[in-house]
Amino acid sequence: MYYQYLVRQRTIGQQFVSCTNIAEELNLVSVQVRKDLQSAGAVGKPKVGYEVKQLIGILEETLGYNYINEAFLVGMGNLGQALAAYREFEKCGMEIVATFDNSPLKIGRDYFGKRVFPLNKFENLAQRMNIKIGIITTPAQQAQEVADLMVSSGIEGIWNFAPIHLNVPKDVVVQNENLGAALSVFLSKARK
Amino acid sequence: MYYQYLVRQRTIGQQFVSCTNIAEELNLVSVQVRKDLQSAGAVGKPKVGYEVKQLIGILEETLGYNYINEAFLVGMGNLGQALAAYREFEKCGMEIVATFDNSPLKIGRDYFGKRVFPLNKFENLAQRMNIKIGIITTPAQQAQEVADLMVSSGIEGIWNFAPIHLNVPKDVVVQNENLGAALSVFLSKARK
DNA sequence: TTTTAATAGATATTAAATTATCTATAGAAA
DNA sequence: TTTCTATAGATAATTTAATATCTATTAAAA
Repeated sequence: MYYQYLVRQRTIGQQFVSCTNIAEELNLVSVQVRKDLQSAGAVGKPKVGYEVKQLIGILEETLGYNYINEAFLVGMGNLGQALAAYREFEKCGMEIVATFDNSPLKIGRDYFGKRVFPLNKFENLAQRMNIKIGIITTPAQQAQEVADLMVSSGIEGIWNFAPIHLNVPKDVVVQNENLGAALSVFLSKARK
Repeated sequence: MYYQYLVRQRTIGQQFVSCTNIAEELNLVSVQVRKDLQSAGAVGKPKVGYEVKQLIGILEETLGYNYINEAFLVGMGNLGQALAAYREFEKCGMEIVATFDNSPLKIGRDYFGKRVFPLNKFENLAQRMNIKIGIITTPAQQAQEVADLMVSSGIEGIWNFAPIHLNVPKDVVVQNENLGAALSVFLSKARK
């Protein structure tokens, strides 16, 4: 959030921002902003604030935007295609370099410049290309199976969009992006 | 998460579950599970646990799955199309009943049974159909403008997928689903 | 029938996150 | 130059969330 805001400020030629500015724009309180920026190692000047360009650099470093991780995506349904097309990820330190699906209609095709391979090529390619990040956008049913394949292929981090909890060894990081759960949270707020 | 797990348990014919079961499956601790279920009003029996079907009912009630909210979606790019196609939402209390875009290539077409209207039809349709939920899947640039349109059309809750903070009146609920930010969080965990 | 074990529910403790307050500093105004 | 003000940085207080512990209850085993 901070990063996106700062980039917009840079675009409009702003040189400095204060915590107060940021807090007002993002509906936060200034101490919260200061603490968050502090934790990234940002240093500001009293009466002036933080230098926008410098702060952006610090956040890019902290968030790891300077180093691009290559990722494999499995499940080229609508969501998989949307993620494959989403260019924003490359600014955030990740590039989807290949995608996988079992549908003969999709295998061999290119979506947004990304080739679709059959799932049985996953392990070999992942190991040869030293891929450590996997994205799962399959239906819930296939997700655990795909996760197992990813683990045995040397994947160390799984970004899971399937609405199911994955069981993986504890040294593999899983982050669930559960759209149904997110919707539930949203609706329960919106209905109040 | 609990709901999805319980539905799977029901599918395989499980009648009761204990906090310990759930915690083990979802990598939580049992007290956490008990507290969460308690907050939804669940009541269990010592030595037995919670009755699966009853617990599902309680969660459906708490999460509002029994009442379907109609929603309008703006921005029929890849992500918009993916959300429009995602049937899971209907189980979670929301149905996308119309979509909007300004591209002449998309207007009038049907995507997954959902008609695409030009944006200038939004206000009229929203008011006539009494729509209270809006989903934004436009690029960041257009998002604030769309949010303003939604607010003036009577929308009370905005589910925002554009990577930008929206300014809206304080009685309008906004939930941001920021994929870039989510990716940043994931990568910083996965890289450790 | 009595004992044991698993479990929910209640309470207490701890840890984490947030918010408030205080202090120092830099720049602008008097 | 001196005073004032906005601000970062530091510390303290508060609130919230998570975890641990204790108690009561139920079903099964002895």
